[in-house]
Amino acid sequence: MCYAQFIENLFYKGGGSLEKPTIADVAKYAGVSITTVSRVINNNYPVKEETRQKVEEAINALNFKPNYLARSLIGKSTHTIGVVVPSITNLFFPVVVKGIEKVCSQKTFSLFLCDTDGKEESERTQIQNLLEKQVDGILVIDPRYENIENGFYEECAKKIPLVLINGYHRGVRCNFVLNDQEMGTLQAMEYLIKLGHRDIAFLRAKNSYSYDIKEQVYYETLKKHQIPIRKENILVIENGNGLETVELAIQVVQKRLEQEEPPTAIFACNDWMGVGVMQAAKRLGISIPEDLSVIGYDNIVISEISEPKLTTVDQNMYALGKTSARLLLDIIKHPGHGFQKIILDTNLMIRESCTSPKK
Amino acid sequence: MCYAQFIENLFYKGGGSLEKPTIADVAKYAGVSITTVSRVINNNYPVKEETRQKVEEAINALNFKPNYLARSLIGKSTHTIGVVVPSITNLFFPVVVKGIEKVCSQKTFSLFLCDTDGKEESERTQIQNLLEKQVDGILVIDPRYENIENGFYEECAKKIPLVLINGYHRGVRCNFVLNDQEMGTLQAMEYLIKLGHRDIAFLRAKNSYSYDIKEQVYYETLKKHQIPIRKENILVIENGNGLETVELAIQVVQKRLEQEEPPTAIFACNDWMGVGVMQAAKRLGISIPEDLSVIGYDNIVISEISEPKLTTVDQNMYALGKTSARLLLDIIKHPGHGFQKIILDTNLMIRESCTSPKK
DNA sequence: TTGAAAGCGCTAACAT
DNA sequence: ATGTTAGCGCTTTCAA
Repeated sequence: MCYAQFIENLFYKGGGSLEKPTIADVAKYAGVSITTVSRVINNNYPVKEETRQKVEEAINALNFKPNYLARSLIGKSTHTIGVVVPSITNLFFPVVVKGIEKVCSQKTFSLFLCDTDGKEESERTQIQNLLEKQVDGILVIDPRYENIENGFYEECAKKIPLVLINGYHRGVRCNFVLNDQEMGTLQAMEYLIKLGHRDIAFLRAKNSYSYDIKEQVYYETLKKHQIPIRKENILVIENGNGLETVELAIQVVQKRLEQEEPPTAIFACNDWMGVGVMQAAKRLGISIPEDLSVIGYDNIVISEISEPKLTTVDQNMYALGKTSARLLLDIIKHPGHGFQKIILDTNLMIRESCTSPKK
Repeated sequence: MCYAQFIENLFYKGGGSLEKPTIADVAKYAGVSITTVSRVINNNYPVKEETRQKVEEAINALNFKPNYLARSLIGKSTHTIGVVVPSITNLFFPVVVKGIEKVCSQKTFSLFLCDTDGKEESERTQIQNLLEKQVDGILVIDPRYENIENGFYEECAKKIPLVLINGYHRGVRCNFVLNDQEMGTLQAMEYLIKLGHRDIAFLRAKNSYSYDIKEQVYYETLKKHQIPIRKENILVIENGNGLETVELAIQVVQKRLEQEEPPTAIFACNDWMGVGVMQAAKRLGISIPEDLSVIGYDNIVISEISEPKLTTVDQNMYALGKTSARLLLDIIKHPGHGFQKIILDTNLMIRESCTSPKK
């Protein structure tokens, strides 16, 4: 059949080739004009039934597929969006991307994937590339704070539909979709306090707006419950994302647990750190949750397979992706409605790593 | 602000415009012909230094960016490839994708990401889409066996540079990049045997070519060492990939371990299952590796954060991605060199979950 | 209901 | 060294 088709092609192209057939080939084969072929493809103008048949036959015979490039060039749209992530291997982002993909493929949009390795400059050049490739819109997951603050994204947003996911700076005129980190942290803290904990450590990494927010809420919640804040309960590690995080967390937590008056619970700013806490405890023969409660954040897959299973805050990454994609496609379709900031709920995932402290 | 932009548009149209500038605008601004502008952009023909300056000024002044669509339409290439994955959330694939991304971005190729949810038909339609979008080549990670066997990919390979990653069928004319699963399994089995194990269970899921291969090697290795095969040591679960796998593995392994003469070691066909084995052991108070050795396969991130750390077979996903991408780009650049089958080495990652059996 | 022709933004012969 | 012109494959007026 492919051979037959090959021959057919040879025959037709009068000299022949395996080249992709164009709309002109179809027109010739069907004995109609190019315009008519276009009409049956797009089904946007009346065409006599008989003609349509002929054209459709030709299309099948030649196995014609319209060239998107040419279509797009005329100006409507490329039906393509760009998705920029700091690192696709991050365990966190693939779920968001999947949500985006789901919505896009439903609406027959394609998706350019760009990985920046978390570099501020790479983020900018990737966006430039996307612009040149004429994408209809751009989604940025965890944009670098600097690029939001320095006006880069505000500038972008003027040129092209743009949605920033999980990054924010007050006053920047841009579309945002965010998780409610204040709420998530509050849920976690209130839960621990309700269990009876009054000595809760806070484990974070350096330099992240996200951890700053959480630390803020940590203080506020303690204050609200008139629980004194102890400086030695603020545990800080260098790097918050990746394998080394676990090891770093183990070190710092182990040290803290060996001091006098160790905390009865630890709030970890993400699940990697949460796992680190568990392993530190294990090494010291401290059992979780009996002797120490741990709560994580993010609900990435590792929290579900740890032993015991880690209680954590779910950010519903999948919904985050879907919501953002929907917003973007909506903006593409109906431009110029001003900017939106959508804040998504978080959910406390109560599993096995927390309980009331021993008296 | 959107209003402001609206106004700005109104104002500008007909004198200048906020519309993207085209090469013609640049030419007019610089007082040269379109061709000359094209020449300085592409830097492929001699242009007087003075003229070049003028043009570059114009380009900057107008903030001109060439339109890739138009460029591509002329026929060279879109500088874009398609990457098809069963599921980007799979923990396995993001690393491969990252490797691909790395190579592509280095060569200024963009990458369309397509997620098929592992569906045979979706795989085909996604590929159709990619073809219509005029990608220069396609990479498929873990292609469905059916689509390889039924000739679909062989057909594709005639139309476009195509590389299949981690899927194979003898006799199919196509490019393949594979991990050496026979070798990996062999390494794992020999390791266990060398440690002194003679009662090794094999844990797999149903319906996968990959598990079939491994089972085959399992038998052969035992036979080679004259170790009798025990039927009750073949453990099969329903689903091999995802969270539920851990639970399923726990069930079946727990059951086996409670029988008489339990194995002293278990070969798990992937790391999810490996984790399941560990947790089953934990529930039964069997300690790893003292009472039971476990070996996994894949070396996904969870194997590194389990307690104890899981010994496993590394498939070097990242290299897999990079190699495949390089091969594809190479084929795109120099077409028609026949097909290749590249087989990558595996590495035994000896960590903490295996030791010699107690006498 | 159909076709001719202009043009999307760019490149590449072919002149000059 | 630079400009003129003819397309790339398609959509879309405008005419018939």
